[in-house]
Amino acid sequence: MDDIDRALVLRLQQDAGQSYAALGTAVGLSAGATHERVRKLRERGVIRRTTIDVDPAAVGSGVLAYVMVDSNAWMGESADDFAAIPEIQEAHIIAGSASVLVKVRTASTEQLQDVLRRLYAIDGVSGTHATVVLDSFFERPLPL
Amino acid sequence: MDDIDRALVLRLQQDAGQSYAALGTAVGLSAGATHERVRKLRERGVIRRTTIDVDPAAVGSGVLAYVMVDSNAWMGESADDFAAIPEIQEAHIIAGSASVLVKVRTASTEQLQDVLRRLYAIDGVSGTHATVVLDSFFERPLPL
DNA sequence: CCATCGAACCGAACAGAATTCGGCAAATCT
DNA sequence: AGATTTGCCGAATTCTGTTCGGTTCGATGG
Repeated sequence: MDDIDRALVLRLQQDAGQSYAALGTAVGLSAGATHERVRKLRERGVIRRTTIDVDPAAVGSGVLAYVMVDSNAWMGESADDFAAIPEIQEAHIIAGSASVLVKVRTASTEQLQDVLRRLYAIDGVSGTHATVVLDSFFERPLPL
Repeated sequence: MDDIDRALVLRLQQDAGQSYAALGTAVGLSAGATHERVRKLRERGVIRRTTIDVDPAAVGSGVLAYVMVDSNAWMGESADDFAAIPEIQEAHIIAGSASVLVKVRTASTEQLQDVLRRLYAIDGVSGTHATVVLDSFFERPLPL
């Protein structure tokens, strides 16, 4: 993981569709060497996969909310219960008064309410506190 | 935006590196037609870009935290101030007692503290409340 | 100190994919 | 109904991914 690797990751985050030749020129390598570097970055798990960045509003997920989930039991084994709710994009165990923090995207506030209902149905969940996002400043890739 | 488009977006989220031929076979189209569909999805902004999914821990961002930012002024024009802090991955205006919610990734809790310091330096910021993530259940693509 | 080994690179060759295009059929508009 | 647009197929063309032999360079150890 040297400077060249970091430069490659950075550039691939910005555009994973460019050719290895272009990528190589940008970092000062041949296409072949670039290909080999990227292959190893995948192998090591630094690069998990190549994907697309989708506009949430365009696919019916215009409402974004974060929900603090309170519980009266250990939630460490409940990952599957949260994963079973497709509108949940992220779920994390947190330190603090609440136990779990989830990121939810829905088409409407009515659907958000329905997600809250399904959250309450999870074993151990004793309460929720939803924070609706009014406007997103930005969502961007990791720093390097 | 019909069922085929949705299927394409779904599959591209899972693997943006596959060939148009494979993608086409999966949805019942030729490579050429698939290419054209995807081109239009980009054109319409449904697909914003193709990128890579990077392991945060592998690039020195093993600590994840969400920070509620309180303010004593309208924060609607402060996007650039937040964007100037590279460790901030997301920033949103929210409804509720706090004004802004930011997602922060750092290499250590010391660096997290430093980010909080820089947040306080932003004009109008009157307080912060950080929630450290102990363990992430999952972070996944949008539902369709 | 020098021989050996391995890692990383280059440049070229080959295989495979992206991209373009003519022709056709179905849907849409007039 | 006629005209127009849209979306598709399949093949041709061009560009890219991927592989490979040969070379350099630094580390290893005899």
